Amino acid sequence: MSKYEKACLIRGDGGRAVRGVLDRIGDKWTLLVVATLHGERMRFTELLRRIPGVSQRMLTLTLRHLERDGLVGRTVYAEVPPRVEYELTATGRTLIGPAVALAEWAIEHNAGIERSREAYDGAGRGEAGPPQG
Amino acid sequence: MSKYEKACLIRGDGGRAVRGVLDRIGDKWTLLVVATLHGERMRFTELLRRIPGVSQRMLTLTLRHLERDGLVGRTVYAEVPPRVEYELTATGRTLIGPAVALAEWAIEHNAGIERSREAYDGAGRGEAGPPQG
DNA sequence: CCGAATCCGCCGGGATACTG
DNA sequence: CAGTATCCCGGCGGATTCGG
Repeated sequence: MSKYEKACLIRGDGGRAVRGVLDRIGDKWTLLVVATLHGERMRFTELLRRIPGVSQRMLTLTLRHLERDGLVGRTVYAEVPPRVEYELTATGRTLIGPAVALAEWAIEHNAGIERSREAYDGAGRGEAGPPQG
Repeated sequence: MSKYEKACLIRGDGGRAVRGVLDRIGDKWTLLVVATLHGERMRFTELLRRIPGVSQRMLTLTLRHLERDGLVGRTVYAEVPPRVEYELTATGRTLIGPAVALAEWAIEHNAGIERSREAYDGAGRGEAGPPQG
C-alpha cells in the first residue's frame, strides 16, 4: 500500500470513517470494556470490579452503546438475584485487532512522547535543544 | 498471541497505555491532520484547505499538541509573507499503521453497525432478535 | 444485583475578532 | 499568511440517589 493510499483510507470521504470509529471507541471506557470482555462472558458486577475507576453509570452507558452498535450481546437471566451477562459479538471481536495495534503503538512510543513533552514544556520551545540530548 | 495476551496488552496497567493514546489521537482532528501530512510537508493554509471543516483555532491547537508530542515538526521561514511548514517526524509516521488499521475496520463494519443501530432504536429492544442473526 | 434518574463541574471545540 | 484571544455552548463523565 502506498503512502497516498494509506492517507486516502484514513481521510476517506472527509475522514468520516475514522471520525465515526473514534466517536465510537474514542471515549473513556469502550476499549477497556471490549478488552475485558475479550474471550469470556461476564456479568455486570464482574466488569465493574475488573475495570478500575469506572462508575456504575459509565459502565452501563458504555455497554448500552456497544449493544446498540452490535458489538456486545446482553443476556438477562430471570432469577431471584438478577443476573445479566455480557459478551462480545462476532463483530465486536474484530475490534480487538485494531485495538491491539493501537495499544502496541502506545506502549512502544509512550516513553518517547513523554520525553518530547518535557522537552517542549521545559524549553522556550522557540529555540533550545532538548534538555537531555 | 493468545486472547489473554491481547486483552492484557490493551488493559495494560489499568488501561493507561490505551487511554494515553486515545487522549492523544481520539480528538476530532488529530488523525486527519496526521493522514493529510503523510508523505508531504505542508504549510498551514494548505492544511486548512485540505481538511474540510477544521477551524484555524482547532488546526493550530492540534498542530501544537502534535508538535509537543514529537509527532510533527514545524519549520518557520523568515520571509516577508510568513511561511510555516509542517511535516511528520519519524515517530509521527509510525502512527499511520495503527490509524490505517482503525480506518479499515471502520470502513468494513460501518454499514453493519449502522444497521444494528437502526434495529436497536426501532425495536422495543427488550425483545426482538437481531436483524441479521 | 442491575440499572435508571438527577445534578453538576469541566473542557472540547465552533464562531468571531484582532495582531504581526 | 499564520496565528492568538475571547466568548459561548453542548455533552462527557463523576457522585449520588432511587427503583425493580
